[in-house]
Amino acid sequence: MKKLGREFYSRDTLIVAKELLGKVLVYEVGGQKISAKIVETEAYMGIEDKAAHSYGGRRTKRVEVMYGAPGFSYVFMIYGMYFCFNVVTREVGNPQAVLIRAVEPREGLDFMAQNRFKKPYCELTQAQKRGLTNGPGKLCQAFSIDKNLNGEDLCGRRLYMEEGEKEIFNIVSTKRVGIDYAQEAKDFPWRFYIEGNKHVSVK
DNA sequence: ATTCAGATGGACT
DNA sequence: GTCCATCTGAATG
Repeated sequence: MKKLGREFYSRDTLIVAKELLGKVLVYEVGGQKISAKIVETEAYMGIEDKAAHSYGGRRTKRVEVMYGAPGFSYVFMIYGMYFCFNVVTREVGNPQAVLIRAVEPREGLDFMAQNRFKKPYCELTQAQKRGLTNGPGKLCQAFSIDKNLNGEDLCGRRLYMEEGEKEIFNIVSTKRVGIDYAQEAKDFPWRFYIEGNKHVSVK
């Protein structure tokens, strides 16, 4: 499958967030290929978006990568124990990104199951299989994505996105999750997911 | 089914 | 010191 190039990520963040649905996230570790279909995303619109870490032009060590080139990863720690994985969008100096909120496991099921539940995939309960990667913290744990992968070039060969199968689906737009502090921005319909998909975090 | 507290650490004021 | 772009397990209806 074809790897997504820099030009894919340099576009309007809302478009990238929607078009990432159905694409495949790939992580190559230890000679094996871990992959999963993206089923849920959120757009963070930068300077003007009260929910974004870069709101108002805030430029700290943490968000610095958002100001850089598109197609790089922005990974941050949340609540002291989880990580969230984002893809930087737009041109240099315009700090926007797409949060990957949920994926549907494809390859490397045992790798993911070990990371999440310390068990091979075949020993998981149905609930555990469903809960493997249906949330931003969960998918990072499953993929073992942490701060070491912050600033990673997604046009490289370690962590990247590729085209999925051709597939028809409806996209649902709703308000973003976990940003009640963001005043009027908390209700903007900038969360997107594949209608009917079982691995979406919240319906 | 829904609600709730607790975990836990770094970024920020 | 306070606030999180979260998740889990336990308690409750």
